[in-house]
Amino acid sequence: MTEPGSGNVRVRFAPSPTGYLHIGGARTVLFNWLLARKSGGSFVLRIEDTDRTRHVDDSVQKILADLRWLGLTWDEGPEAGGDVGPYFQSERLPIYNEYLAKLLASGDAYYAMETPEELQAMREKARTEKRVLSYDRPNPLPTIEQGESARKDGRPVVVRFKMPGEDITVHDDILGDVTLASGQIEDFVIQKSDGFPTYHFACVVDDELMKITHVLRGQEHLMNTPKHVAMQRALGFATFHYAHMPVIFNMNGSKMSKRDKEKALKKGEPPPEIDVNDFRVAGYLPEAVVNFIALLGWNPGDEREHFSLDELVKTFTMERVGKTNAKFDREKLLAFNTNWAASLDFDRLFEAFCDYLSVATDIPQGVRDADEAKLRDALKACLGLRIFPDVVKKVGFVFAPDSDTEYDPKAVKKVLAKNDGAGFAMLELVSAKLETLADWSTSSIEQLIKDVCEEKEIKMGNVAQPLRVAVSGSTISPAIGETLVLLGKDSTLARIRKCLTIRDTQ
RNA sequence: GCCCCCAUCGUCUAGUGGCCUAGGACACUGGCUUUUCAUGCCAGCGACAGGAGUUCGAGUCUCCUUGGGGGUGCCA
Repeated sequence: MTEPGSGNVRVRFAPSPTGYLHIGGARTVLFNWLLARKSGGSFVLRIEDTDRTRHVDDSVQKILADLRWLGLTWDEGPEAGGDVGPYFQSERLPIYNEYLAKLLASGDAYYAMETPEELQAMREKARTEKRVLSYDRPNPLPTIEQGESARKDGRPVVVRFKMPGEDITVHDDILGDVTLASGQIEDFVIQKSDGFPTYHFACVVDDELMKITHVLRGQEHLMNTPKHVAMQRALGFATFHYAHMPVIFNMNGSKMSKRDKEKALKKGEPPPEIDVNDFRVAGYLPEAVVNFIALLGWNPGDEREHFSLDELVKTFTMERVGKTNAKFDREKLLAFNTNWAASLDFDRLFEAFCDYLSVATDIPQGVRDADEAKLRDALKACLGLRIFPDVVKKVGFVFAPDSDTEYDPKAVKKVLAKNDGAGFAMLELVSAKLETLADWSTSSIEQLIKDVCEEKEIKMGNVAQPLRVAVSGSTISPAIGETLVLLGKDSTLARIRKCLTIRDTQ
């Protein structure tokens, strides 16, 4: 495959607007994007909206948002413009018709008038007869006049490409040469009865007109390539570089599909993340997602695993893209996320956290409304986090009204009520001292606790844990000094008082 | 069914005929650190799908078998 220095590399990602960007699609974009950035070429985004029945409103905006979240910018396409637009296939119908007329005129394509029912019957017949091709090319072929008049009469008319009767060998930059014997591909539809081109046709015309030099796509397209090459030859187009990447599966070997979410929901399980947006909403860092999917099918050849987008641009080469299908290991992604959360500079981490708060659906109002400075401190207190929901779990109580504190019975029993209420007694003792503490800072609070420990000859946990349960209701919170500072003196004392009132109910 | 692609630890992978006693990462197990939850640190477990060749020598090359995946749409 062409590498840096060769110049003029143009790649494209061509999603159809049927929903959010799938995580597998994200990897396809990433590799295309890397190829473009690496070679100083251009990355083109083209919207393949030729199927009006599957079109989902808003999905273009969603896909653009997903790409932006990942940091994968496009040079040409929606909102960016470019010299070879329009970049929506639905706006290119006259262009397709022009090339369609050429194919019709040269006899490389012909009108066909079978109904869907007839085609279905042909397929079944071919199956019972164990024939490879189900579509029988009509003999003689309908003339252009017949096709056009049938269309005028309102009958369903499509245009089919006449597959040449010769073997087609495609060079794939990942897989090597792939040869498909003649007679393995039937005459396929290139224009639907609604006048829209099919994917195969639009894609071939657009890639040529948009001067694409490298097509890097999923392996599910491998068998389409000979069709595309046949059309390129008929149209006098050049054939460029093709590369087909391995597919990404679930850990159990099934396809990662939107259906997985519905299935899990039905079983009462949390839905797995499938689309890029799912990972965003679930509180993953885009850095971690990018890093992880980059390593699904590519590796640097040494033992490095931690890569930012910039580092990937420097390191990525097509030679190191593998051929084997990969399973999506969510545990490993979580580990990557943990690493990234630890290595990102704090401003960036906070920015990502705010993004999470703005898109996640189950953020408590108190956290949503929290002021920035306090939120920053709260996040800082949670370093070591694996994923953003951990933060809300750990410090969410700080942002709730004092009166909302709910005490986990288990925590109360274990930490406060046990040993004749030793924890409650400790609370009384410590709250009195805290009340007189002038400097409400992490260091002085911790010093105060240490002093108590020394005085009473007890361990930190004997003091910190009762305090933790008293102010949070549970045994989970940041370090106790940071927790109390986040809360402030008034809330701390109020919550301890409230906690002491439950002693009598024990 | 037919066509095409693929094949190293549970998972992602390194390995391009001798550097392989098969390396790393995640997970797992055990230990350490620790005021909770996390984090962090150390150690251990763990793979060349099977069979024929080629070669002085094969995880690496060839063939077969098996297994997995993709395609076989007026979806992309």
